[in-house]
Amino acid sequence: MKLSHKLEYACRVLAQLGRTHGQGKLAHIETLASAEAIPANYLVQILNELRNAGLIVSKRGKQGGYALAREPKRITLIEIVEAVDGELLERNFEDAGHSGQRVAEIWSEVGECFESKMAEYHLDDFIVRDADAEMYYI
Amino acid sequence: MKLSHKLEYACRVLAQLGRTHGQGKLAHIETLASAEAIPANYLVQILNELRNAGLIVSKRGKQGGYALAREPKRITLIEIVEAVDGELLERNFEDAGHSGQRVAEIWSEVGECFESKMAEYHLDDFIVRDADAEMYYI
DNA sequence: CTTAAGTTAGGCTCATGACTAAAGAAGTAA
DNA sequence: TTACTTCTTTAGTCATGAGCCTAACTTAAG
Repeated sequence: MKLSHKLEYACRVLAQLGRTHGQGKLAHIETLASAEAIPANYLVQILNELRNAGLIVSKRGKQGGYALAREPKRITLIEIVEAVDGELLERNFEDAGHSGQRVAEIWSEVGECFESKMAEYHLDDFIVRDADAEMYYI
Repeated sequence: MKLSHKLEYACRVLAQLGRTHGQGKLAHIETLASAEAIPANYLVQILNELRNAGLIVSKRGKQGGYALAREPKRITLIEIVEAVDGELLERNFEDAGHSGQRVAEIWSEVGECFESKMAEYHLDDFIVRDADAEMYYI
C-alpha cells in the first residue's frame, strides 16, 4: 500500500513538462532529470511507460525530446497512476473462504471511491509556475 | 499500489471472529484458517499483528483461542489496514526537484481523503451472517 | 557521415511479500 | 507432577518487483 518512487517521479516529470507546454519546445531527458532530481537512467524507463500510455510524445534525433501529448487540464491523476503502476487499487481478492465475497465487495467500493477521487485531480494541479515566467500562456 | 493478501486475510479472519462475537467463545487458529481458506502458518503471524494492534485478544492452553477485543461496530477499516500494513498510503515523497513539494502536497490530500473513507467502514460491514444463526444476538 | 538525441534489452542488487517450519511458553486437566 | 493443548516467537525460504545501470541500436539534423 505504499506509493512507489516511480509514481512520484512520474508526477514530477509530468509537472515539469507541463510548465513549458504550449511553447512548442521539447525537453531532454538530462534536463528533466536534473530539474526534478530523478536518476536519468531510471527516468528513461518512466518516460517510456508514459509514452506508451499516450500521456507524452517524443521525437528522436537531434532536436529531439519529450512533450506532453495533451494539455495539463486533460490529464487526470488516475491516468498517471495507471500508466506507471498498472491498476490503481488492485482488487485481486479471491472469493474464497466464508467471508471472501463480502470482503471483496467492500474493498471494491473503497477502490471506486479512490478512483473517483483521483479522477478529480489533473496535471494542472501539479504544475508549479514561477512567478515571473510564461504568464502569457496561462 | 496493490492490496496485499495479508490485508485480505486480516479482513476475512476478523469478519469470521465478528460472527461469533458476544457469545464468549474463543476460536482456534485451525478453525479460522479452514473457515476462511487461509494458510494456517501464515494466519499465525497475522493474528499476532492484530493482537499487537489491540484488535483481538487471545488465550493460551486448553480452551484457548482468539476473540475480538471490541464490538465489530467499534473497529474501523483503517485500524485493520494499519494493523497489518503499517501506514495506509505511505506518503514518503521527498521534497526534491522542482515540483517535489507540490506533488507531495497533492498526494497528501489524496491520502487524507482515502483515510477518511476508510474510517467510515467498520468491521460490522464485513460480517456475513447466516440466515438461520445467531439472530438473537443482533 | 557525424553527432545528438531517443529506444530497447538486459542484468544487477536489495527489499518485501507470502509462506513454511519449528522450538518455546503458558494454561489446563489428569 | 506430567502430559497435552493451544498460542507465541523467531528463523528461514522463495519468488517477485523496485530501482538503478550498461550497452547496443535507431532516428534525425546539419
